[in-house]
Amino acid sequence: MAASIKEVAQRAGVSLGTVSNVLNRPDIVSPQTRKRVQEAIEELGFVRNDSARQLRAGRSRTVAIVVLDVSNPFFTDVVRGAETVVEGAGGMVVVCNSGGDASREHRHLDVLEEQRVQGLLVTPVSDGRQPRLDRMVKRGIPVVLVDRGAGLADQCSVAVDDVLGGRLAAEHLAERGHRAIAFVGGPLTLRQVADRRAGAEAALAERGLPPPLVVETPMLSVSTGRTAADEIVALPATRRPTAIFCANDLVALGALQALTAHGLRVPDDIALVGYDDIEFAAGAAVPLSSVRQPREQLGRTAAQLLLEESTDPETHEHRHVVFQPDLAVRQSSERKRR
Amino acid sequence: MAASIKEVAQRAGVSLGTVSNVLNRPDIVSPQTRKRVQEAIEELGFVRNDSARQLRAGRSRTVAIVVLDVSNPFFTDVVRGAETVVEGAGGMVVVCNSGGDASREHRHLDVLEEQRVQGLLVTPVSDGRQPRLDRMVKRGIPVVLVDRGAGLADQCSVAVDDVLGGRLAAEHLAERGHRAIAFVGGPLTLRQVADRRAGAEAALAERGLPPPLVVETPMLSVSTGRTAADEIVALPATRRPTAIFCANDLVALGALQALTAHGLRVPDDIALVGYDDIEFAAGAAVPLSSVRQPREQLGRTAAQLLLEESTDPETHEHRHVVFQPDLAVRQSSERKRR
DNA sequence: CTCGCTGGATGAAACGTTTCAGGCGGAGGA
DNA sequence: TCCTCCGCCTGAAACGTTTCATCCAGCGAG
Repeated sequence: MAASIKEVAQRAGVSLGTVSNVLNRPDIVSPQTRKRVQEAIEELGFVRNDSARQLRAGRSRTVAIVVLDVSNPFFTDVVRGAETVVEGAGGMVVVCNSGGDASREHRHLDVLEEQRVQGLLVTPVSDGRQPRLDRMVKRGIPVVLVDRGAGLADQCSVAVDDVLGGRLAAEHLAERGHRAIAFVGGPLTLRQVADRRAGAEAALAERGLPPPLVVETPMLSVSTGRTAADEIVALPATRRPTAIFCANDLVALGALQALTAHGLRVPDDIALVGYDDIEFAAGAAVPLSSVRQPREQLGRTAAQLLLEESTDPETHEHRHVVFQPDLAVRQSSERKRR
Repeated sequence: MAASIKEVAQRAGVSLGTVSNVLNRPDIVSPQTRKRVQEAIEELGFVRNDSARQLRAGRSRTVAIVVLDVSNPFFTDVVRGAETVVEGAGGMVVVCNSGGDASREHRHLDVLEEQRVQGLLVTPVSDGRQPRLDRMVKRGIPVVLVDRGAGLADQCSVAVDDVLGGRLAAEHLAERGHRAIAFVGGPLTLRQVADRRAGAEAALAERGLPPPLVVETPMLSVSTGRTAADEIVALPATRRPTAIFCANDLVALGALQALTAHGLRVPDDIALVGYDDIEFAAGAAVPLSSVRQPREQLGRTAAQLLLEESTDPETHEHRHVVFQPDLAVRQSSERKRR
């Protein structure tokens, strides 16, 4: 069924080693032999067996990326960026989805370790030191953390400065004249959420403005955003903020919907800023201002660091790359002329 | 570095075969031996080498799914469904993204074939017979087509009845009293688009209503939807439809945005129905009526067919499963009481 | 004419598993 | 007492590559 190198060799009337040479170093084989072998390969429909190759090589050419949520546009873009780089270098990316579940993540890592992947891009479910990952690092499998705890000495990481992102959003709203601002998102223990909030609070404090009203959500989704906005609408007019900064665009879209449903106009009654700048942000009924992250570049850089460490583990020095977000200003935060 | 079975055997003072037995058939090993071996495994941090295992077995436990677009919520849900089933059976899913590009698809298939994957779930870039896939089928690698050309004798397929979906949408709008209906989507050559349009036309014809005004878009995205709606708005009032059926929710969301921007109210001035029922449909500023497809189940069923064929190729009979869509009616098509 | 080289091909070892035919010692039956 | 069977373990073969030491024929230089 699946022809092997041996059969190809037989058919071409050469030795097994020669076929291997045609496959891997065609230049050291004489043209006529090469041609005969290639014909044999063609006729038999020979396809290299990657398991055998890897077994011999001790290592695969596959890079794995383990993401928290495949259906989050943020991660799909990171994946795309990583793919660009890895495929450019002749490798392949496999995408694994932990779905935020530690045990699924664990099982994925087990399998990937058995497969002796070339390296690992991962946004771990939980922050902090990961004995599981440490073990892989010790084994010599390069690991790059994506959008997670920087500063670890023995692995690279890439991230976006979420404190700055929060700051940008809050500064923008303050400049537009808003004084009562709400922050919506959660859980507040998530590093991303905490950082964005901290950035916003710092920016407001510097301007002598009161700290934001914080409405915590159990997760970052459209429906939790809707609920949170309902709460805000229910506040007495004196305490109601004139602007909302959401930790994520999904939350912001939910909020937008709830506000509209209550007859409030965005941005006239309440301004709105989201985070991530997903495709649907610009396409929302009221185009959403949003903090933009270089998602694809995050993936590209992570993959580059990985390949670098992988090809040259001796001289490689671990790095922690931090990108800067910027703000896409759209209608949802542009107060109409009065 | 990477301990092998041999070293484990040495340390535990048993033979190599015994270690293998502990790994694969622990019940036939005496408890005390088993314990000794397991301790050795622990101490050495031994991890099975999957390449060697596969090489021996001739086949991997990995199922690949090749999708047209990882960032389309439709496909991420299909992937999730497939994962459920495959992981339940102890396998693993790798996701490959062709991005609609035939050459990338080709390269992915090459690599997957070299890796001797257990099977393949694929939505090929182009419809019709695929010599590339035929070759894999001949090799004994089961292939299940997802949402593509059914009726092929030598492979299974799963799909959703798009003609019915189009029919549901059109019937719903007709029942709500709409007589002038537009169909927006494209390219019209895409099977899905063509089928949805055909279903809608049939339903209208049966009711003696005029065929829909067809506005073709170059692709299915938010921005093309916006452009198409602009065109419709520009029509003279006499020719302007009172309802739009969009081939896809992205298009519908774009249309919704453009209509709102022109001061038209949805659904009062123009009703809107989308397709796919992605998460953002229910969360849109005007919650979008949409034809719902059982996306996760599509993935689950595809994976089941694959595993079935894989475990029992002799008695397996190829099947073509077609699911029925249904309509989620929301505000965008509910004419307000008059 | 012989020696040393060189381009090109060969054959065997090694990678880490799984599997399978055997081997061995002890217990039970004749 | 001897034979058989059984439970447990062993050792070697096989999977399909890659790699490396070796070999061979031809050829130019001395």
